[in-house]
Amino acid sequence: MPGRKASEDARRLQILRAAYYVGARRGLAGLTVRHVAAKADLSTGLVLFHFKTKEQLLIALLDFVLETTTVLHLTDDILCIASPLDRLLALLAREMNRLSAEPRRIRLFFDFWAMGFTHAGIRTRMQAELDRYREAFRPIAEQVLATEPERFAGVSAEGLAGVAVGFIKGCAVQSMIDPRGFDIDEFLAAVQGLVGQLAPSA
Amino acid sequence: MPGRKASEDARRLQILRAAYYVGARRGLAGLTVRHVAAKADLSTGLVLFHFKTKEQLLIALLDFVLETTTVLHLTDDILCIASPLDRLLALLAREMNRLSAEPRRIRLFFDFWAMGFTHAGIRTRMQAELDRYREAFRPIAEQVLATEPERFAGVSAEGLAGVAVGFIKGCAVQSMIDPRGFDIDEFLAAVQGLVGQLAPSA
DNA sequence: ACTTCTATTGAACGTACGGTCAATGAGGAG
DNA sequence: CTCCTCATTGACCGTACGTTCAATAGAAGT
Repeated sequence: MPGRKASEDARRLQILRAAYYVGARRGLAGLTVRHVAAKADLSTGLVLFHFKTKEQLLIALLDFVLETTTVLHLTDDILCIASPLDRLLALLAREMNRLSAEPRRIRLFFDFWAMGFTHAGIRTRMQAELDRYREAFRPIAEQVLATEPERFAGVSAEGLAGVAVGFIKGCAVQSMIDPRGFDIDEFLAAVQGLVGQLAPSA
Repeated sequence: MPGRKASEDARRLQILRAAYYVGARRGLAGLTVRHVAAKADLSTGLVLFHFKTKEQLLIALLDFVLETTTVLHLTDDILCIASPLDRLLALLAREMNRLSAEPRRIRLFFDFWAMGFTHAGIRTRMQAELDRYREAFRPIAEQVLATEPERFAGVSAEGLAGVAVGFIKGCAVQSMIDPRGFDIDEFLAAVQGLVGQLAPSA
């Protein structure tokens, strides 16, 4: 029945949550205005009243996913690790565990990422997000470089941070397609073996 | 005009090539039977005459992409590298360069991979392909483990191979969304710094 | 109480899709 | 030459989609 109202923000959030549910369940290919409206118990017209276009709904959903994804945060238990290299490893471990714990969100993330190949607006936002994520790794990367400059000759902090992000994304790629066959602990043990315990603290 | 005929294999290949073109250009979301038919200069009915269903066309296209993707091949210039660890690094370097050289194919690969989240048949095929790729890395991984067993305690050859594959995929993820900001050489230099020149040959 | 405003509805429109099928004509077999 | 096979066509069907819009009813102001 028309006339029932709700605050703009509340409605948008309600719709975005429904869109998130539909997108996580059926993928972006199965995300239609009708499905979102049905999941939110609203009419199809209302969805397009608040988000003028499906494209704008998609972009709003992407922003919603990126905003509500826990940003890389340096907790005390990681900051108190003496060796920068071990600190980087601990950070890698926590991020991998975090990603594996939210498979639906990561699935949506990669779905958007694939859509970014075609859709310029989405691609730009994904680029910005990956840049942001890489920048969050930079402080620790700089500390690693400062500790062992001769070992990383010619490597910038951005480059090292990029490698760390690449590790994590690669881990996500594999855990997403084969969740059961992917053992985080063994993955980390192999990484640790590759990196080696060269920390000067030893 | 009806009646014009061609061999079954030739037509299928012609259609698959058109499908590859359309998929690489517009993404799987924009790959329609009509577009494929138009690109192949055929009627829409003929496409569905040779591939009974769009789904079967998609699966055939996936197999086509996977088959025509150069399988990991161990060339002499890599096999003659003395240190197994350096050999693994060289292999990583070559694979990253290869992937960066074929962005359209990798884009399609990841598009299929994202579709695998929803589509069981595609997911199974992608899993098999990733397994195959990982297995190709196993011989070198075993050599690395045999050379420095104490360094990789608790790590299996599969696990180490998985890290290598994950690394490459992560590299692809980043280079795909930001081709210009991704410097392979610096990436590899950082990896080499992390891995270190611990080879016993030194 | 009355008007104004606007969030909300559901039907409707045009489009594009996957899939079907009767008609057709080239090519090989007899 | 004739006939039969079947690859090929293009119109056609039903469906689902994104989007539009006149109608409606609750909230708010006077």
